[in-house]
Amino acid sequence: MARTAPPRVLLVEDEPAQRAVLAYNLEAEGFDVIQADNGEDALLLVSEEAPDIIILDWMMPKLSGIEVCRRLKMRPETRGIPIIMLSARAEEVDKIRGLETGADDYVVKPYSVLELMARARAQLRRVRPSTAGVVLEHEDIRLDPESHRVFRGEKSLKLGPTEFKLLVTLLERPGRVFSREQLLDLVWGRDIYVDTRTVDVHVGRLRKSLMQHGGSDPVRTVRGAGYALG
Amino acid sequence: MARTAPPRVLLVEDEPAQRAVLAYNLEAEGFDVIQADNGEDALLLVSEEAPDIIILDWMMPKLSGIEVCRRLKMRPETRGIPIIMLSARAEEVDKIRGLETGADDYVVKPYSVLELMARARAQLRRVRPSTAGVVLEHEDIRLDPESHRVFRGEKSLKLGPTEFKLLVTLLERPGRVFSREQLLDLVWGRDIYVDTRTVDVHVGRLRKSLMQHGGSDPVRTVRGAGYALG
DNA sequence: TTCATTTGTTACATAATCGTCGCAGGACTG
DNA sequence: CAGTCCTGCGACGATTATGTAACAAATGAA
Repeated sequence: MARTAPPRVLLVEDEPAQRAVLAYNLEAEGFDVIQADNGEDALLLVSEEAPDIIILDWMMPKLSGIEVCRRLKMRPETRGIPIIMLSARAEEVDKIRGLETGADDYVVKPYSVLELMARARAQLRRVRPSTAGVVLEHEDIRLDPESHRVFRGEKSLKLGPTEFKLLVTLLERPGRVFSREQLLDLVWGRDIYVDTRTVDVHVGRLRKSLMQHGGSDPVRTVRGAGYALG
Repeated sequence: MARTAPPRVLLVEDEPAQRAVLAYNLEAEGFDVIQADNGEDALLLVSEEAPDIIILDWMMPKLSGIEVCRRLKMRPETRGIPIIMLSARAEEVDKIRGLETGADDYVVKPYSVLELMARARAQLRRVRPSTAGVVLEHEDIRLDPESHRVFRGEKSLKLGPTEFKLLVTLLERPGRVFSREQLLDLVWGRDIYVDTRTVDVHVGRLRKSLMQHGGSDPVRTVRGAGYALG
């Protein structure tokens, strides 16, 4: 995957253990991680480090995440930076929303790290034309998220909605093996109950769609583990 | 979400109450906890249970933590396991340091449980990069956990699920000898009953797979003890 | 050497996993 | 409203992996 400079994320969380876990995972995903354990430092670091995205815990000593969020969204030079808020309970999300802090997304603890990653990437794609306009590519497969179009070589392909999301997910990390459970999380959403075998069916459909004009099977089955691209 | 095996921590602390608190918290964090209340048991359990990390109290009857630490760091097969020493007062840390016991980190009582967790995780990340992004390597064998791919030199290898997990385990600590029981624990899971001889068969299969394109046998048999890589 | 023990290897029955098909229900469209 | 598309599920067969037993080879001790 051709990359520009790695995206910089400012991670604001006062609980050291949680921060460490997240930082570790974010770094493993190729993010440049800047850390802060309170709101005041966070505000300083935003100007100093110019992060591309902010992950912000709600509950923090001194300045709460809500307050930090509000202030950042007021300043014109920082209001474009997407903010993902972490909150401890689902009801709190409504509260935060009600306060109109302007956060771009909310994740409820305990969250799946994969989900948080996916949302962070989604936000980045949204605001960062370098990533947003860029088509996802792998070998001869091209996918333009904007126009919702998929090509294999020169031929245009027709995919169903689920096939499309599935391909986007796989395309975001070519080579990486996703378990059926992970794919259910990322493509279907965590709270939906569907049988894991359903993933198989859709992978099969995606395969057929990708090969409708010929070509080899780009999806790799890893027995006992899951699926990957290439 | 598919997990790798949970990290195993050997907790050595003679004071029951403190040990209970720590064990509880470690388990809540997803560690697999093995407990000992004296240094002798600790030394035994290290070989039997193959922990990923050791948390060691300084003051203990019989063998002190310092002595245990020194002995573990002398044996080549255990010296890679990170040790965190607990000591009662700050001045003692200097003393321990002066003794050059080789502990990897020190935490002063009374410590914050959260801090101890964070340090434990930090140590694990340091020595056990298996979880993300990092490629496990030993001599000409390369294994990428993320893409589930294995190479010997330039050639790609095809392994079955069990062979793969077995290789991951061995690769996480090249040179270390694992007993058949340990391998059953780590590869098959703690509560599965299978004959220990099954390990032999799978080691044989792994050998064949690793040598399918030629090359020498990288798995060493230690008669009466188990298997190791290199 | 000879013997007992441990380990390597093969074969085979069983079990688990995977790909695919068809169907019924739902959503959406014209 | 009819028609089309999509979805999730159950079922079936084909493939692959697994565990065990049996036997061969090796190792080490006496």
